[in-house]
Amino acid sequence: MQLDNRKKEVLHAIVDDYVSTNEPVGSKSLIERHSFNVSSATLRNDMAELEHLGLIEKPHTSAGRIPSDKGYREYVNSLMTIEELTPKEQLEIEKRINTSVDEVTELIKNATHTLSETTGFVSLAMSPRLKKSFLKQLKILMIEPGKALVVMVLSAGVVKDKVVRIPNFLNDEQIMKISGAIEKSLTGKPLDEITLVTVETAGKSTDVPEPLLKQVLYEAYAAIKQADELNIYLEGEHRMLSLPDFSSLGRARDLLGTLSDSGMVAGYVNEMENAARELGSDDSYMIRIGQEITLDGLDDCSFITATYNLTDSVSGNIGVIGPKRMLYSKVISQIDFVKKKLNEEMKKFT
Amino acid sequence: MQLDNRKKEVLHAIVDDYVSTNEPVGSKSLIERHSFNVSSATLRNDMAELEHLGLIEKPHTSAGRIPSDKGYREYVNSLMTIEELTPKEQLEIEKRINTSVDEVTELIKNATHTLSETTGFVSLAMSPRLKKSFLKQLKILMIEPGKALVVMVLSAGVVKDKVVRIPNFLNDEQIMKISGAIEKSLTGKPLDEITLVTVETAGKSTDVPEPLLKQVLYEAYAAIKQADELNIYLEGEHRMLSLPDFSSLGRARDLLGTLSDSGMVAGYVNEMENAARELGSDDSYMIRIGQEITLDGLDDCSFITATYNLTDSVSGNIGVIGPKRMLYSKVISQIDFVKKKLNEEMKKFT
DNA sequence: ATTAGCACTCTATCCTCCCGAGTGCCAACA
DNA sequence: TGTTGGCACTCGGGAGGATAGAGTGCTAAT
Repeated sequence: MQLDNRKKEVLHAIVDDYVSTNEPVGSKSLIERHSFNVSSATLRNDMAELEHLGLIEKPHTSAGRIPSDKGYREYVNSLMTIEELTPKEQLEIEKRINTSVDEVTELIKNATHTLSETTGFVSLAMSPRLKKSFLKQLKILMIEPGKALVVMVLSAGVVKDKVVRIPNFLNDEQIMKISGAIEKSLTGKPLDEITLVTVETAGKSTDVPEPLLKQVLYEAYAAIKQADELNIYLEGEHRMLSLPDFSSLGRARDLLGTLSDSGMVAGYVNEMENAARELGSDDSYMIRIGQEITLDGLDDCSFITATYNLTDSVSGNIGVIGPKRMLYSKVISQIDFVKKKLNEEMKKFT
Repeated sequence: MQLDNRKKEVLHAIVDDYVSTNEPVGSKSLIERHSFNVSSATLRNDMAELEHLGLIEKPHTSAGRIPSDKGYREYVNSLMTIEELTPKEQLEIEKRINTSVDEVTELIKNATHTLSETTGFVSLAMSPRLKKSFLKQLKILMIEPGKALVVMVLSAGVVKDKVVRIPNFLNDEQIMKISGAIEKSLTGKPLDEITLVTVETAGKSTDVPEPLLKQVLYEAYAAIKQADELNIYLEGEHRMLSLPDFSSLGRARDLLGTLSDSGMVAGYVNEMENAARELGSDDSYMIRIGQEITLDGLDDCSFITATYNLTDSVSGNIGVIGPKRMLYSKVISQIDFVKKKLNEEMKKFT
């Protein structure tokens, strides 16, 4: 994007003003609020140019300008400067996240909650992608005839379990044997390398009769597969209703309707993550603005996520969905700080 | 409430019409839609009477009448007749609930989801109240030095677990001893009879040194206490935005704001449950209308819940929050049917 | 390249007017 | 005593119209 300095400043100013006032900004008010050493007529020329480039647009002929998606994009990519949070703000976030919890999941939920409260927007987090973590323990406990609990401890310090159905006449001892065999041969294997065949091979060493054995192995396999399924935590949807950007009931309904399908949102976050990886992006955050988001009803939103790390190979995402008319520099630094604290806390679990 | 037959019919008709049209209903349109064999002037007299009794009210002088909370209450208590669902509707619900799941929790979530979809309102369920269930198994598994997993199997077929911190130098064998001792002496005890003292007494029989022992016992106790904590599942909040009753953004915001605090809603459901028990109510459902609900922002809502039973002594609630302008007879029978199916499915887990 | 000036545009707001559905009340009636 | 037709009155909501004000694009001068 070829923009001379003043045009950059004008775009910057338009975004800033529009974000803070929620009113289309005109050449005159631009002069009033900022110290451009030129006349409003000059700015009008610049603005016409910026409009021509598709960076700003007019809601209607005789109104001021508002940034277009492309304008926000330019702002985010090249114009804004991210400022650190004040010590006070940092403290506030630290206090909320540091509540002692026993499980990583709780920690992530905490962070999500904190993020929604500090930004005032919808926050979300994905559970850690556990495909690359490996099995440290696997135990099958008899619960009652026909029912057992598969407990798995993963390298990332995560514990998963699943109730499974097993043949009625299997006894404690047989289950222990199977459990031991699986654990022995799968310990240390990354989850994404464990297949049904791997599990069945592992079970062969036991003397449990074939058909019974097979069912248990299958259930154990299913439990392992379920362990790396992704969850999403969404919070603060109702906050969107307080924003002037969604004061039209129709927009608000579409937005919350889409957000209510958490599976769909999770899928989209995954897509973003994968796209970023393919591009080899080294940004510490990902951002999608307005129409760039392919989810229904999020045209007026921006979607910002960062990646947290539970271990070197196990990570997840945390971020917010807010109006695209947001204070990007602030929100990004909030997300970034929450992520940083989250990473620090996570070290305690691994 | 002393009402002659025609006045009852008038109130009935007003509620019906208002529910279906969302317009204040006047004497004239009442005559048109129903076969009262009297003139509109007569109905006007009746309506004045009903208003005097506080059963209906006018939004403003020259408008028709709408039912007051008291009017809905009278309608629900004495006027409406609950009709069975059609076989088709029943089938639809059965189909959705019958998806095979391995855990009671999943089943409850399913039912909640179904209820929100069939009613089009917010649905909710409380997790089973497990205070009266008893411990069938308790195992403590070492995860890694300093960390263990307490797994509990309860009489209601529910499995609960919790990661706890334990002293670093405790070894597998010691944990097994403690685990065995607790299990041996607490098996068969209802959760609400287990206290810290009970657990500590149980642990005394082991030869594990005092201070180490004590911490593990405390953590085990905490895990047991956490097992009977209540959860609430809320779903379909966004559906409220599609209802004309919440077309004012302010109302919608207040409503969703309150619903976002699920702990508060859970507390309220508990209150309702306790109140119903104290009254020895034998209704199969509980209902609160408008201002009867003490939660902020629910003035225009009705809250209907039924009680499901996991076992004789373990139960929970399931129900909906909808606009008070709802088809009560229909919604109640939907809840009732979902509850019935839920009870049937639950039998398979116990 | 910048600026002052000007005619033009469009929305948002406020007023006013008026329709119509609905009411309460009264007098007459069975 | 309960029911009815008639009538004057009320009030919200929608339609129409005028106006202010912020903003624009264009032109001609600097």
